[in-house]
Amino acid sequence: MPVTMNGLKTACSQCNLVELCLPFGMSDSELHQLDELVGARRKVKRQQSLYRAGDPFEAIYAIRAGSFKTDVLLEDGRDQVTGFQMTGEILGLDGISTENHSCNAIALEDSEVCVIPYAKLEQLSHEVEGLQHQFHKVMSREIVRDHGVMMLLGSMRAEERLAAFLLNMSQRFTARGFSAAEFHLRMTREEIGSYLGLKLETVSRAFSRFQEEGLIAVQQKHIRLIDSSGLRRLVQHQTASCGR
Amino acid sequence: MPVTMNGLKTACSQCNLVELCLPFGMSDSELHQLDELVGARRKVKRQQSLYRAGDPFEAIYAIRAGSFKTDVLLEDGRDQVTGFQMTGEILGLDGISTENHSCNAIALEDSEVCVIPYAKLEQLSHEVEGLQHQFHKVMSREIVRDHGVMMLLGSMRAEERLAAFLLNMSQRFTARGFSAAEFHLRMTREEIGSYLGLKLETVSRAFSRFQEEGLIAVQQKHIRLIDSSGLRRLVQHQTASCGR
DNA sequence: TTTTTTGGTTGACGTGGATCAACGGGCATG
DNA sequence: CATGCCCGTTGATCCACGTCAACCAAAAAA
Repeated sequence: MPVTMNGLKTACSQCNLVELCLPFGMSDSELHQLDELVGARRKVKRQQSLYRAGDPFEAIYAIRAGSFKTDVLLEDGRDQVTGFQMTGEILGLDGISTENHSCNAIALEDSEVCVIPYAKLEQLSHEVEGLQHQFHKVMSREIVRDHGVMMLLGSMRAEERLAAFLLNMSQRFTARGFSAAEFHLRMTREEIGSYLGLKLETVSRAFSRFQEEGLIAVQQKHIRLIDSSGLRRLVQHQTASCGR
Repeated sequence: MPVTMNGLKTACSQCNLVELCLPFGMSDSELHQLDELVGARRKVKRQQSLYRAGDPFEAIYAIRAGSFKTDVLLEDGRDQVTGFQMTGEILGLDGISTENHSCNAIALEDSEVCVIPYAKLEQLSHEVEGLQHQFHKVMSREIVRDHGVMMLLGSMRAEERLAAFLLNMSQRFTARGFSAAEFHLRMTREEIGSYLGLKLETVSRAFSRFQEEGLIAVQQKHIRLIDSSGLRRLVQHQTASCGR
């Protein structure tokens, strides 16, 4: 597993991702107390894993650059993408419960993460007022997000799922200072399908259909949202009837 | 909202649910430090809600008796059950992220919960070594569970989902000292269906099919597992082919 | 450059589960 | 006791999405 470690210390107080990351909302003085938090940085190349299911849990990770997917797999080979993560988001929370990771985290592009040793996080939580609460918020947000995905998988139709996915991506790109209307997806149709509980052909067809209807412009992984309120309408209502 | 509050203090150290609940794995001395944790007990009658989406978040809840479901709903009326909770399990974690609850928690039978004011939990986490870690584990376990549900909803077929559901219920009843093979479901077919992303008719048919095949005996909400390894096989493999 | 591989699109067809509908048993209520 | 409602079961039909297959463009490798 050829991964690169480098000893460069990264101070949260110097990082431009604070507003998206674990230290969000903490005071300046608290922020400086976090300079001990990050153990090291680690680069992960495209397609490589940051951790795999079964690996002993030692740290959580904050994405400094790049993006990841997480997936779980059954013995029979079926797998399911459980999430896509972007800069500032936290990976590895699944490992706390059993002291072993329960999913794989794989880089969708050459990426870099901050390694936050869990022991250090627990320790600093006692010292830095606000860190504990902030960490709880991050975990809670993940739970709420998961409920949203369950809603999507359990009660939405294919096109509604894809529309919801695109709007979610758009919103997260916006939060990172990128265009809300135009972005580049780092994952394949198959990965999107796995996340949305659909086959890649269905995802492809839905993309084509959105394009025909003038909702978006698709060019491979490059997406332009033309009528995002149309997409929003599609998620919430799907015209009439048909509410399965 | 006719709910009953009573001021009866409940000490975790006196509770026979410790092994299932938040204080699991904590030392005796730590346990006694938790006697401040539970603010009050609260009774919730069948069909009543413990909290609703949008309610301000103030506390998490440990189920002392009875059982609950949580669900989220879209504006258009569609709803999705996101989980069923039994004694010792923790409710309300979704509220931390935004300071408001994001789902409804509804009692499936007359129930009682321990109210754990979140502020007190945070405060005690600083004083009681181990509480913080235990709480993190509870949240992490919820995340892992959610991933399992996503797997179920995203890549399993109707009968596999129901088999997985039954095995999960069995395992949780076992952990509570009840029979692994015979139990009473507190939720309707429709609620099971909502949780599993299926219509109630499909759930009913799957039950009938399992009965025909001699895997289980069904009598309304009363279930007896006859061939649980058969169910397990069904979850993991579904004979051959057909891996959608 | 050509070749190969990988990812995406599109069409034809099949099917699992949704939908619609009828019916029946349990359980609560008067 | 009868009445009514909720819940579960079962059948017939439909359709959204999966499956299978051919093809093409882009990217990677040679």
